[in-house]
Amino acid sequence: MKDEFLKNWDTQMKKGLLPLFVLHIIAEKTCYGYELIERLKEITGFDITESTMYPLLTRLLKEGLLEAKWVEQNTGIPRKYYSLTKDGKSKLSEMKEASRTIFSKII
Amino acid sequence: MKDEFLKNWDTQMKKGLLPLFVLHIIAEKTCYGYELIERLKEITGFDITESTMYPLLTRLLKEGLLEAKWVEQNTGIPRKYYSLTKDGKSKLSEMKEASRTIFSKII
DNA sequence: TTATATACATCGTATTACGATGTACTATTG
DNA sequence: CAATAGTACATCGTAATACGATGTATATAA
Repeated sequence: MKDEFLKNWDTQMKKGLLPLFVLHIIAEKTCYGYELIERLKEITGFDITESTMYPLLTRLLKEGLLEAKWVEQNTGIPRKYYSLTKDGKSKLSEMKEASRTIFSKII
Repeated sequence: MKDEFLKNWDTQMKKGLLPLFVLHIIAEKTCYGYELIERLKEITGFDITESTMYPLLTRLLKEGLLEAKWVEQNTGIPRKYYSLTKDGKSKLSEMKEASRTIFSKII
């Protein structure tokens, strides 16, 4: 028996939190998409699929907050590694600051 | 010169935060819609319009987290006052707890 | 009279998470 | 050897929701 309201609320929360967490994780260490899905799960508990992560990364790339480069593997499929641009770092700071401010109102 | 990315991020953050803040404010004191818009602005800085607030209140009503009653005024238009149901109080607690947990990961 | 504030409400649009689905390579296991 | 699961990328259609625009009605101030 799932609670439909809270389930939906979680989904809506992610719309704001995902970009923040993804930038935060990449800021610590350059990552590729599939890895990000796992690290995000580990760190935040968010269980998102590829159909959420890849469009998000593409968006952040287009916005100029991320840059990517393909890295061939000795074996297996090449990986697309993402890192923060200068603008990405600056935006991440602003987002964290805004989050701190907002959450101090209620928590 | 507005930053389109941060402006859009704010909007997406609201999709999760608004229900939380609205329930939080109503929990402190029974409120009507127009009043909520002002109190929300005061407390959180969120500048939302009627086209955001009224559908949100209708939703929370339908979900059973809020209940409402019309109150006639000596002068002017009647006000629809909202208060938390038992389920609303319980959901609000869960949402605050979830928020604390999530934000502790990053802030 | 006109404008502004109060107080309710709805409609169409844009954004975005998610389920479903697809492609391709590697490793395991029966 | 064949089948399954895991890694790694990607796209499409749908549903949820903030927001601009707009509408109705009353009260007050310029």
